[in-house]
Amino acid sequence: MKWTDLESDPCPIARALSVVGDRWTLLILRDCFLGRSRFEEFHSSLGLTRHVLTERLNRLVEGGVLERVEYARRRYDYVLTPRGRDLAPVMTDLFRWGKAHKRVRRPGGPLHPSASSG
Amino acid sequence: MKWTDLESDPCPIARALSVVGDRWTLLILRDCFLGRSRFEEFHSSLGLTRHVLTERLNRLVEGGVLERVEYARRRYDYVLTPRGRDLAPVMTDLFRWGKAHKRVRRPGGPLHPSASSG
DNA sequence: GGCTGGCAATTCCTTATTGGAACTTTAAGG
DNA sequence: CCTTAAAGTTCCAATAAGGAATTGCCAGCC
Repeated sequence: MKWTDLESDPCPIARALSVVGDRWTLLILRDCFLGRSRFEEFHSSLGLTRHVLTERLNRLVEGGVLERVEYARRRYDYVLTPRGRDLAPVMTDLFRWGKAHKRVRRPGGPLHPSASSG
Repeated sequence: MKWTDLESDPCPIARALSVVGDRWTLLILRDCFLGRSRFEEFHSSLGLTRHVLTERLNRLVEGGVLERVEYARRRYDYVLTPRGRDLAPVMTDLFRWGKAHKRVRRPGGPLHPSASSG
């Protein structure tokens, strides 16, 4: 099977991943849920290349997850559709899982008082 | 930002995606939840290349999501760890979303991500 | 009217990842 | 010895991602 055949797979999980299973895509959607909606916002927030961002946004619009709304001449907002908002549970699950299982020790906040900060 | 920097991102969603946000990874995990555990099972089920499958399985083992258990001389089972089983909600959400929003008219019953002993 | 600057891409080129098939290793069976 | 089987490895071509510069359009400025 090729990745591009997933959209017609009998398994709903495979079909879902054919839309949101690519690199960056779920991260772009996270930004959408955080209220971001513009190309330059996504670009500066995520730091992916403009090329890939363009491709992902088009894909999400084609998949009915985002809608491209012109807010001024040639200026666009990418806003979540109802279908896109239905991905909220996936976001919160990933949030919970990452918080519980992928903790990161931030510089300046040692987890243990082991005296190794200098 | 580069994709590989996500593991130390302050956002839990980004850190989660640094482990499971690659192509094929969530699909491999779906297979795990369906009870599959062997290299050849994943390979024939998903049809991804052996090269990529090897890389993804190693990544999941390193991330503490799967455990590699030798069941015979040089034969291995890849089994979900508690941390991996905690991804079940993500699976069911993706299942529901794909079922609701990405319908496809094709023969074959839907697959349920609930085959692991819970 | 021409110059500057911001937004949303697009293009060009280099590097990294994927796809596809053949090959390797270890053990069982004939 | 030959074949089968599992779990990888290796090689090479195709595809995707990274990085920077360029395009097209409009607003503001002088």
